Amino acid sequence: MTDKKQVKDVCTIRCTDRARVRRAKKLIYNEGKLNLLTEMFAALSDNSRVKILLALKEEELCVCDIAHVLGASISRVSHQLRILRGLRMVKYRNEGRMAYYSLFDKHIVELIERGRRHIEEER
Amino acid sequence: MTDKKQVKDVCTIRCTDRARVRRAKKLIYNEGKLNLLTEMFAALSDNSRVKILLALKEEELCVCDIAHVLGASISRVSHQLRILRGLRMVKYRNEGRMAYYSLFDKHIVELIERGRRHIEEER
DNA sequence: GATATATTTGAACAAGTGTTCAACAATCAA
DNA sequence: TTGATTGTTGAACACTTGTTCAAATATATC
Repeated sequence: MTDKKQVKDVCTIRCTDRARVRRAKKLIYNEGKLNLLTEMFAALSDNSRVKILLALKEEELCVCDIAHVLGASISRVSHQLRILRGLRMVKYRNEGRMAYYSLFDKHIVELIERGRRHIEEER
Repeated sequence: MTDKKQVKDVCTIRCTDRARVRRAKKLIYNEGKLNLLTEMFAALSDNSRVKILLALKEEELCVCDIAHVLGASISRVSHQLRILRGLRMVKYRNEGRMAYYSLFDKHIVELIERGRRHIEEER
């Protein structure tokens, strides 16, 4: 992805409405905020992860119970939990050799439900 | 020995709180709804695509203007638009050899902004 | 101590994604 | 007609992602 080619490409385009382009540019978030945002959406782009978050909506669950809910292997669930942990979407507490996971906060599930409503209204 | 490990499947897990698992299962959407939902989130998991949607928030843009806004090649933008079109997030009209794209509806940008607020509140 | 249980982790692999480049179709203009 | 412009598409490629299996860690039990 060389800058040179991109610049050359973009700059030879003539059909531009410059004022419109300027206005549109203002609507776009900066790269840092955009990265955080798309990472969050990426976490929600996998069925297993959304299932985990939904399953945790009302009460905490241990890893093996999450596996039961999803019908998935422990290892698979643990890998997904790692990602959700990294994005601070879930937290956990240890009790003996068990790990009990719960939602980091309620907002993520609200976002999921917001998305669901959008889909249901549309089709 | 080998058998035991291989059957270390969901069914051999013993730590289950069955009632909890049952309650959690009820919270999970069916696979079809889940697929639609995660496809939508997947579309929002790429910086370029989110930029395109944000850029279209207030007025339509032709492909080359979108390319200008993003600083990306026409081809790249066109490929991304194809995905957004497939998910009915954008629509377009032809005028001569130009293609003017606009949002399919306002809801998607609202969802993006909802996500942004969530991130901003958190950190 | 040894052994079973609960979870995490790393490596390997297949499948999926985004970008680039080149070719293409369609429209416009001379 | 010819040639330029706008946009779309397909193939190739590198990169990323999710899953599985095996090994490792950590705690409980005997």
